[in-house]
Amino acid sequence: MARYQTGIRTEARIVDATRQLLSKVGLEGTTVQAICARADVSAGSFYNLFSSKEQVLIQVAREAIQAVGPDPGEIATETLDELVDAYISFVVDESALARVYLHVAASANTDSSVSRRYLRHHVQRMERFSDAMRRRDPHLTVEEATVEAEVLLGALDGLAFRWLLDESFEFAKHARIAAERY
Amino acid sequence: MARYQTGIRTEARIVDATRQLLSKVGLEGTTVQAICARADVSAGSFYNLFSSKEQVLIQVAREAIQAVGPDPGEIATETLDELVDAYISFVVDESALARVYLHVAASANTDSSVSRRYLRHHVQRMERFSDAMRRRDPHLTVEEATVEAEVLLGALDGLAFRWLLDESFEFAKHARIAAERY
DNA sequence: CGATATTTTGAGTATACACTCCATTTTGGA
DNA sequence: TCCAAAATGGAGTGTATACTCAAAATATCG
Repeated sequence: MARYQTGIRTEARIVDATRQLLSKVGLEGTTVQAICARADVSAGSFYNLFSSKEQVLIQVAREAIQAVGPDPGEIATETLDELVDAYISFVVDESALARVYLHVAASANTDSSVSRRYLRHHVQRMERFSDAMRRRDPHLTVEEATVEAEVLLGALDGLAFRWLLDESFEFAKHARIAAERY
Repeated sequence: MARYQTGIRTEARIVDATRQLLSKVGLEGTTVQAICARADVSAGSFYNLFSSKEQVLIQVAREAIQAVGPDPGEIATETLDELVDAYISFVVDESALARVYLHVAASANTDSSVSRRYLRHHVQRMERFSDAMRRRDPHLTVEEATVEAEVLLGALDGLAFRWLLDESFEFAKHARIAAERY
């Protein structure tokens, strides 16, 4: 027999509550108790749906990661500007998710499963940036484009990080200036 | 009567142990117990010297922040290259401190005292970058130089962040390429 | 050496946390 | 309407954590 609708809705409430807490009070304040209170759910219900607290954190991080990239359908034709715009609107429009993305990535230690997950995602993003660069400048070698993509993505991540500390920072403006340089 | 030498040395051992733990096992694994074990000190001694665990973390973060900038003596004549080189050697040579710097900054939530401390430090660094830029290109306005400095520092921070997830990343090489663009 | 301030010890406390258990309720298909 | 599966409530458990305290040890200096 399949899952009930109530369970699916509860699971979504828990994920939402977790994301909201992460962006509001950080990883430290995101306790199972706080998640349950915000989702209006008891601990027993939580552990009926998630085997551990880590699982719901991974779920939130996974959704954040997936939200960073633009529609994967047009992967072979997207331009660099489109990729940069997608990054900008992710940070600006989905600020809570962006916060979670940076937060969890920074909390991960080298060699942890979380950091490996992020690294894998970073490499995929870099390939898309690098491909778009070579489509624009066909004379670029793969190596050159990879280095360029690495530096541009570094700048975007760093500026997003800056915005994390100070929401009045004009992220979009600076991100576009960074993109012009590459 | 003044403090005893033993107490001062013990305090230094505790700070060292905390920094080493932060870079090795992250914030989560840096418990008071672990700090005391590594510093070979009992809990009572720890709390004789620090009023809370947070205090020693702030102390480590403060030292990390101070280590980012080059010698403050030559503040009016330093070149942009010198500033960038200082950033690079901080990350490469003092990797444990760099890790702590990024780690603590990312763990901070907006409006926390830690994030305000980092922001203040960031603004100071930006002024030094911006001043150096205007010394090189006197036609730059203050506003233009500020934006340039913001983007360059964003790129450096982002690349350092990238290196945090993967130590095999060639941070120095990419950082210098980023610096060439500004 | 003696007096006093400082440091150290380590067992002990309070608490907050992730997680469990199971009786009870709800769901949705037959 | 009935029933098995799924979901829920909520008190309870074990454990790790930050932190305390009073007694003992040690350093400093006249």
